[in-house]
Amino acid sequence: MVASYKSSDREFEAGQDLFSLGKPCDSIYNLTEGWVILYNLLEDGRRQILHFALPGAVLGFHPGDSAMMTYGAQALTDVTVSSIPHKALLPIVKQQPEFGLRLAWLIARDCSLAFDRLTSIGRHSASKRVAHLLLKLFIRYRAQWPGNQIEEMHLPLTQEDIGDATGLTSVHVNRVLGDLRKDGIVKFHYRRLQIINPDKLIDVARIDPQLVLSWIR
Amino acid sequence: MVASYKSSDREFEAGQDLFSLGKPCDSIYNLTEGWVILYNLLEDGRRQILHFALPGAVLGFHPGDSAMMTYGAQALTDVTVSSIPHKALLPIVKQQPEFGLRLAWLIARDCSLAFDRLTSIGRHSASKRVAHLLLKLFIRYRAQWPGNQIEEMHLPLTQEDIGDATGLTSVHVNRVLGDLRKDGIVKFHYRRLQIINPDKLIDVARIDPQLVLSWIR
DNA sequence: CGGCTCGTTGAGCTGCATCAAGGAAAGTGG
DNA sequence: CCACTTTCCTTGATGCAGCTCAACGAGCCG
Repeated sequence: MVASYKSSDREFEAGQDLFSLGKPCDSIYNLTEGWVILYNLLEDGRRQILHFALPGAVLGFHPGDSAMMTYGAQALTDVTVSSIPHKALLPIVKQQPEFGLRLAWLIARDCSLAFDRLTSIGRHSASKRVAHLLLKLFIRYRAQWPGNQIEEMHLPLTQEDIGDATGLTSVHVNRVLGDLRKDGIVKFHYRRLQIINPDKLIDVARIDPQLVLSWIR
Repeated sequence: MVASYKSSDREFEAGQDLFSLGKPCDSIYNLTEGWVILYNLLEDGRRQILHFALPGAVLGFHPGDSAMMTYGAQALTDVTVSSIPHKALLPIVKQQPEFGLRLAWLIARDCSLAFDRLTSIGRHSASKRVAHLLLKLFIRYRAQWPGNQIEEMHLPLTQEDIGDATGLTSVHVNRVLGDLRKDGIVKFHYRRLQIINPDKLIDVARIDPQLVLSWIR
């Protein structure tokens, strides 16, 4: 990605934190392999998952002038990243100005995904939230293998993770998944996601089918 | 901001859209005066407010490769912006590489604020959500006049706006605001916000007081 | 004055949380 | 290979925070 700069590769095991809430982080990471979640913890131990990062994502860019991260990042699967120290960013953009724009673009995309989730959590019912999440993850995952027409995937999440992402309890997620299964829309069992009826899923998720098409191709 | 490039100024009246959901937007805007909300509309007419933009914010940077905006932007007050066509961005960063980084930084900040709101909406009770919103807006507003120790401000929102931002109904927002008033924490009446007891507000909003201090100075 | 928009308050209902208990996979150590 | 543990899933009963529906009040504007 950045020819002129030697970015150093690094690996994390599933469950490890790439960086933690309230701690400094001196590099940005470009995720090359695996799944990472960004999350927030409350004092009472509950959690809100903020974002699912897939290969190609940029992580750890400082959101403020303080070097402290306001959220944590945890590897969902084994993960490989290439890291660039923050100090190297300015030299890099001076040599490769497009890099800065590309960075801004990547972050804007994450921001837009966050906005989507805000709408989902703020205004939709439990089943719509879950359907929306599954559909989006499925589409983003599939986008990595263009042309591949799978409707089954390995989704490295527990029902608790889904709850933490949608603002629900794992108990209620379980019931919603049960309904989706009964209605022949989606099966999710032990980290295996099958889309039985994509059209119905799009309908339940309350997403404009036109929009979905535009994502797919 | 960008000396080499003639950015053109533009004004919008309160209530006008700077850009709309599902339509193209060929420029980015740097907000110089006024309040702007970013929002999403559902088919049934309900709304989710995604972000409150204050002077200094950058708006309209494309979140995807399509030139369509996935959310709308509406002026809450009369607004002035300086606009830069998207086509001019590449030439600008070539001449001023730091510009790209600064852009990324601004967008990352908005993203971080969106993450905050996600946590608030996903995991907190109604009173915490409202308190959190008011506190954040107050702090961000006051940050524009450093050193100023006001605890009263003009907040150009209706209770419906607050509901749309927190994922609540305006009816329930009204009750929550009533409670906050009764408890001597905050008064919000006809677009005038008074913070009566900042410490209690921070407590109700479930925000780490340390963190608040770090925002203030 | 009459027609807005916005705020206020009450009554009743419901979607999701909470609490609780048990089942089924998968991992671990002998 | 089998006990044992841990993690995750499943299901039921009960309660409540916030929604819905409804009506009215209060400022504001033409």
